[in-house]
Amino acid sequence: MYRILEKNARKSVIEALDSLKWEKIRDIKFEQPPDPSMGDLATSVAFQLVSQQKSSPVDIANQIKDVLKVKSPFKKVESVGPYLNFYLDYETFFKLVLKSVHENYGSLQDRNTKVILEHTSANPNGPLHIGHIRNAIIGDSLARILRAAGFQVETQYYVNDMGRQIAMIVWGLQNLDYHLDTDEKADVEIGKLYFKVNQELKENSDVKNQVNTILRIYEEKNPEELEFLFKSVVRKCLEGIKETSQRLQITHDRFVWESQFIRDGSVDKILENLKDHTSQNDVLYLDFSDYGIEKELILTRSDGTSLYTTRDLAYHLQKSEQSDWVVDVLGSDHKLAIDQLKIALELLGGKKPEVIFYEFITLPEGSMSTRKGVFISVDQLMDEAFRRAQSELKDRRPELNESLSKEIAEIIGIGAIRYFIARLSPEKHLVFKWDEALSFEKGCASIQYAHARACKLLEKASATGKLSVEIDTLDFSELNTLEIDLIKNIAKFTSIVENSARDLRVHPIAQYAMEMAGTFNKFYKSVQVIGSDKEILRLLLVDKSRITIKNCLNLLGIDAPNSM
RNA sequence: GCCCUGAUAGUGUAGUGGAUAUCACGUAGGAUUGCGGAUCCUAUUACCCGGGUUCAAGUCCCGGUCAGGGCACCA
Repeated sequence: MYRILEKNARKSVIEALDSLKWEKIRDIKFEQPPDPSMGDLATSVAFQLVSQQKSSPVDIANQIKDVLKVKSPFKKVESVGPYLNFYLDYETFFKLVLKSVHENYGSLQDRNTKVILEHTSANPNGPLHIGHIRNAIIGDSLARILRAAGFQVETQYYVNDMGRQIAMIVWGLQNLDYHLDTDEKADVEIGKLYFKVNQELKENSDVKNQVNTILRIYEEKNPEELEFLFKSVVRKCLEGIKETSQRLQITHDRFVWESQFIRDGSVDKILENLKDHTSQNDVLYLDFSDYGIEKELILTRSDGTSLYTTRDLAYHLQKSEQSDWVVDVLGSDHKLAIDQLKIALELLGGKKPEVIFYEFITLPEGSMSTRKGVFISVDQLMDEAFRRAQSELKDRRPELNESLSKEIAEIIGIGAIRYFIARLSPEKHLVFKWDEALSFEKGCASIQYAHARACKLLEKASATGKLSVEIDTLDFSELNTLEIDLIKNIAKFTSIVENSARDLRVHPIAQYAMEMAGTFNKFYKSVQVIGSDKEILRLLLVDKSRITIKNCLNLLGIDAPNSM
């Protein structure tokens, strides 16, 4: 709604400038006035005209104000110093807003644009740990936001099934006396085995050669039994990862295995197509010194096998061909590699990906490592979140039955985790602390609580029948500031969605959800709904708030319980 | 050494070059016979340092400081 307001106001300003016969300004800026008494939308366009008009911004603002004609739902414009402040006609505006909020409020028009969004893509050499969830949560939330914003999104998990790590696990299965415990999750067991192989590798340098041999045979000859071993390790591990992801409400539309790009010849084709640019000594490589990157990109090892980046290049080319827009979520440690990949992709005529980088989550004692067996798994984190939510719930709602209590505790626990990650801008380094990550007492739970409150209130008022009124028949003339704040906040949602999608940013959604809950709670606290003479109108506000909070949380993959 | 990020109240954090810098936690007080107190109100405290660009800098540029990451025939 605010996007529309801005467009509306911009048009008025342009017409005013035309009538003054002044030159056009290419980018008229709008902002929120600091105080509602200063209007609902403001522009500082007068500043931008200073050099052109050679006059003071205050005079300019006044001159514009004199000729500017506002359009509905605005009712007037004032000049305050150098600013032009637009005032809404609340009655018109509020009716407009409330009419626009339906059950899937926040979903924008289809853009007929296909996006392939790659996220998570953790190596299948162990369970997901809390370093991975930043990728998964940002990626999954982004997918939801982009879908809401009208994009057709396909999420992909790139499966690294032929890297050295997997070869090491295969070596372990062949050479170590280690039996995977079938009672335990397979990803956990594979993680343990991977750790053991790394220990072995430290003690015995010959292991490295043996792993190399496995890798070479797998890539070149691909004998059946070896392929089976590789694939079953990866498949098993992936099953565990999927199980974990699903509990976090994270799904992927497609799993793309990197080995496919070796087997179908696309890596060879790429090497052929890059022939004019590559150099060869021991290895085949691309020299990027002309592009300002000192580090060359190595495409094949001296034994002729491919590297991760080579296969990734083929993968990106495929994504580029199958979509209009390629988006990757990657840890900032991939920055150099992606710069190189982008250049190579350009040489091959593919689209460059848009990359969301995030900084690492570390433990207070240092960084996590599957190799060293130092990590907190996502399963552990979710179990702990559940446990804490459940004990909180026992105190607050002792009357709840076991199964409902479990269901709600799960929703609160998962919400706490997802919110904790989603609320942060990705370029911030994060040191993981249990109490901060799971502080649902005052975090996401307060948003969920606002939603539950709204649901309860509507239920108590047996509102369903009362909400089918014609909005135009309601009296909006004497609203208090809490009601006004609430409607204005609801109105912001669509522009928040649109901007978040455009900027590929998740945290504004999280921030908005908190604001929306806060505004609703203030309203709830001091405005009586049931039994008041404006009951219908207020029930309507409660219902629209409920929808907005719910849909907003859903964009973050967080459920909004009706009761908690 | 070179490259990339980050630095905002006690803590964590938001902030498209624009008016009085956001939100949460913490701390100290306070509120409510109402629709659920996982609530609300009040107080508290901040833009790392030094230059520059601009009518206007937390935001842009240059130089420092501190922190994280990268600079593999790893992924």
